[in-house]
Amino acid sequence: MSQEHPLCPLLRQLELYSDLPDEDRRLVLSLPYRLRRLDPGSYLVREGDRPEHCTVLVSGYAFRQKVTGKGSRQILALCIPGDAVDLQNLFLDVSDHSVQVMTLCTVADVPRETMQKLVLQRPAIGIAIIELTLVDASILREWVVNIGRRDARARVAHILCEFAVRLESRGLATEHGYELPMTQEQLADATGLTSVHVNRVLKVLEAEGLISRKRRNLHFEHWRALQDVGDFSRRYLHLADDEILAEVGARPARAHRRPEASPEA
Amino acid sequence: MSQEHPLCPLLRQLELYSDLPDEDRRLVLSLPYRLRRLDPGSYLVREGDRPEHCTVLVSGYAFRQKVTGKGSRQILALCIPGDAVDLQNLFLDVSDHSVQVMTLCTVADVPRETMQKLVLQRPAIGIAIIELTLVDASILREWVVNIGRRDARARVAHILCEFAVRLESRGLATEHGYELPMTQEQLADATGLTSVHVNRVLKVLEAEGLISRKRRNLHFEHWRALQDVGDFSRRYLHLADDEILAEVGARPARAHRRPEASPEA
DNA sequence: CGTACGTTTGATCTTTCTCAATAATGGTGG
DNA sequence: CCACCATTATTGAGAAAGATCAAACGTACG
Repeated sequence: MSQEHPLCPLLRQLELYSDLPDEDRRLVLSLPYRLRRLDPGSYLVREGDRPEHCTVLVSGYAFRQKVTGKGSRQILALCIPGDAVDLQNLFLDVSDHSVQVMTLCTVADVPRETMQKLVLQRPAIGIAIIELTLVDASILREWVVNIGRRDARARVAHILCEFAVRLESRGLATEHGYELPMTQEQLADATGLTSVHVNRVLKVLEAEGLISRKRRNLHFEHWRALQDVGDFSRRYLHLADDEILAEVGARPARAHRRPEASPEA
Repeated sequence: MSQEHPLCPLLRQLELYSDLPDEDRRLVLSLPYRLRRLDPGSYLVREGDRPEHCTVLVSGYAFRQKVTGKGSRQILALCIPGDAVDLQNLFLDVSDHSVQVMTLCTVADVPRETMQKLVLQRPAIGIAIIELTLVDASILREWVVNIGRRDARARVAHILCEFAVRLESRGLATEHGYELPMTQEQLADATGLTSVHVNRVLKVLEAEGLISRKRRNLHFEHWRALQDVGDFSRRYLHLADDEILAEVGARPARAHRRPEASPEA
């Protein structure tokens, strides 16, 4: 398999909800970029930064986080390979949160200005970005619900389900299981719990026969039951129903339609 | 005082971060719309709906919410007069949450398709929408932190501060106080607490001399101290530093320092 | 082979929830 | 204007989920 263009994941993301005109597609792939390697634990963006580029996570895992005045950390989102991590900072000047990488990562930096100009010239790309941003917001809303109104067992089950489905949609997992890319402490910071309690909940889920694990490797024994426990429905992820493992250009018909593109280009 | 054009709030929102070309401005104000009145408790959008219009909250208060499988409600955001409530649904087909109005409201419905077409033709409007959406997401992130990592007293203090600042930015409150548009139960559903506990926390804040209240009317006795208790910083709201009561187009330059040299290759 | 990090476990403590009852408050019809 | 009703706010007592503290155990890796 030949090496994929590093901006392919970005294009794929942008086309998740509706195809772009060929010209836009070409322009995205010809964006200037610079590849960078990041060691685990290093920061991609820090709260308060004024980022100069829009970065795409080509490989590896990262998460968004914020730290309270008292020093506790809250994880806000998981970034998985293919995510455009920095759309947040493309149009807002100063970053309101940090992004830290969990594993060795490769990222592609696209100059912010170039990207902004592209959006200003190609409205379809702007719309694609709006869609991605709206989905991010939808996930955040579900996290608020998860942390605000579910007990620990449900919270953990829910987040495990979410990762499963999101990873699966990129071909990085199946409903049978996956390699959890985070520690129990990170899981705790993502669910508003302590690592001790997360550990206990995981054992409960295991004892109930819902999951099994060796090390970080998760196996779902009863996928359906786990979803029930976690009160999980994939609707909020706004994925097409059978987008799982779909190839670019081989996406199923979506109920979504954009108003007929005006006869431009 | 002459009656303002109902879509003025929308235009004001869109121009919060950068001015629009005159032509775009004209197009926004000439969008077709229909005014509607909503009684307290009625829904503007319901989870699962496929909304046909993009609606602007002209007057009154509303909130976004989701209900878990077990029936508890989580409030996700407060909508205040002038908010474009439905950008979320402009480009995603099915709504992932509900919007319920708290008070008697007037809303302006703009047909979804018309709005979509406008965005496709006027990229600057698309960018303005991206900016608004990003700010919403930033607020959601702060809510995740608030609910996930702060104790009850801080949570309540924080949300009181947030409302104060947001209302103030629309001229609906001062730092001295405001009329809280929600019940203690709604406050609880917004903070991931119970109404009983919210009540207790409010009394504590009152006993500490931070706030005073008669009925729903809040008065801040020590605004600075309340912010400290709530670990509140307005940065995440992405408001210009003194945008308070500022006129459109009279925004100051924002100053922000960048932490030391970034770890660039 | 030892150090660092992550996981597991136990014991105890706190915050917050639950349940339940009472008191204000606002609105309504008579 | 008053009696009545439905909300909303307030208060108390007890229960429970989850936090905290502390220690032991694995495992990876230099």
